[in-house]
Amino acid sequence: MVTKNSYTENSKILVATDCIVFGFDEGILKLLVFKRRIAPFKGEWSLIGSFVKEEESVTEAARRVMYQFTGLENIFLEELKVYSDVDRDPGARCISIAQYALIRINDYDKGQVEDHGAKWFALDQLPDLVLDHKCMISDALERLRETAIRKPIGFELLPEKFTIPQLQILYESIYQRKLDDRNFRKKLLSFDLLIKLNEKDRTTSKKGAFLYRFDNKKYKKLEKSGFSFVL
Amino acid sequence: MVTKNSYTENSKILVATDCIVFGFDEGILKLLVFKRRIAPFKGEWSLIGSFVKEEESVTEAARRVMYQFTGLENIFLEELKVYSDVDRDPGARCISIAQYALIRINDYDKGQVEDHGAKWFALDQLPDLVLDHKCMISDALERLRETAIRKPIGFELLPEKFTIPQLQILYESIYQRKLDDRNFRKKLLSFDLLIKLNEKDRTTSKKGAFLYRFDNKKYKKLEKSGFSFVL
DNA sequence: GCAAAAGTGTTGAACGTACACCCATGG
DNA sequence: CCATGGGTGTACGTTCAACACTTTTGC
Repeated sequence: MVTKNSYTENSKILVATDCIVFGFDEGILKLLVFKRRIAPFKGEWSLIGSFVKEEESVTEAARRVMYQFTGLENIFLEELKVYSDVDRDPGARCISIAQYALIRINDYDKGQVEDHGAKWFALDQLPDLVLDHKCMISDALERLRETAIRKPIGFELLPEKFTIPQLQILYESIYQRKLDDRNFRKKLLSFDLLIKLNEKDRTTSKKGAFLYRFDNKKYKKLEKSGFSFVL
Repeated sequence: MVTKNSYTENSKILVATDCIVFGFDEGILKLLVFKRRIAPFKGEWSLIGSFVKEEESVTEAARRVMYQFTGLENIFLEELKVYSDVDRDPGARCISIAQYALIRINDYDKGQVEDHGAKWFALDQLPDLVLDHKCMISDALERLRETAIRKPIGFELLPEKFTIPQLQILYESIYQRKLDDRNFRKKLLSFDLLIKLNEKDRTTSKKGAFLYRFDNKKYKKLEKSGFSFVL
């Protein structure tokens, strides 16, 4: 804030936010995209997003967008990166602050999402996307991979109650490689952050797998005292 | 980019960038700040920064600012975070994209910096700063700590030729704790990324310490094949 | 009774951590 | 000759990675 000698209208710029929304459904990591409603590129696939309004912060704008499309509040949402190349958008000079979100897909939300013209795509089946959105997605995926080993964010993509094999499949689809089931379970349980329930999920096997909940309160306490979750 | 039905002038916003500039001088980690030249808060201490112009990206704006104040180009500069609270700046609605920079302080640059009204402060002797700049600094320091264990960015703060004890003192001042010199040296040399020179630095001891250079080319190659530098 | 997924332990290798002494030299 | 910082090695504990079999139950 130095070179200009006063606040000036001259340098006002359009500011948008775009959300890279990850969901995990039927053992597959998916992304939410929709058909763009404004020119240029009207009708093409785009990330969900909005211009940032005068009276809201960037985070508020992103949460507003997420609410409009999914009906969800209090979701995991984190800033990814600013995209500000001068000619990234042929429609106008516009910078975009990309944010990535992790949500729990369930059937109710799925309906609502599709009512809003949005659609879930598996990562390897994404259509072409407008502007630099493909680039945002690959940056977001990289960030997700970096973060998911160091912070317990995987749980944001699963239902409150989940089984250990489910969680393992999620991590396998984030990192695109098989993990050893004994080592995965051992490491995970060693944190002592999962609460084992007296319920089993029998949708994927006859034996059934025990359901667990993530003990977020305990994690927050441990985190403050320097503990780090590393899978 | 969904809820507006056209690109509109209404949501244009002032966009600034502020730079958190770290330097390492006389064994002390320092930050570059300057006296703000515009109202409100004219004359108070501030990070260096500028509004982002219509015809430049945010990164270009930050590099322009860095060049103006230090005369340096090709420095380490990375996006930190967007600060966009609606009332973060009483002068106007303005979002700021904070970036942190690591530079090699040398005596020539020191002069130039001070000619521009900027000043280096040790981290624990920072004056009060305008707006949310204190907050940017503490976020930047946290980021520096996270990054310096996983990426070889410490070298950005040292001269091309440096000794291992110098590097250790740098890491000790970033993390604010003593490190074991044998373990530090062993780990560091195990990467085989330092080139030992046939020169010694005798400014800090009679015996003298060998100078090294960081082999950045080799690092870039290793990085591509999945190697990770973890101190 | 069998197919299909859930759950369980051990061992060797690699790595991290703690720790104490000799070396080279300028004054 | 001595004070000062530079440089070196070992032993122990922890963690990681690789690996195969038993359990449960719906069909």
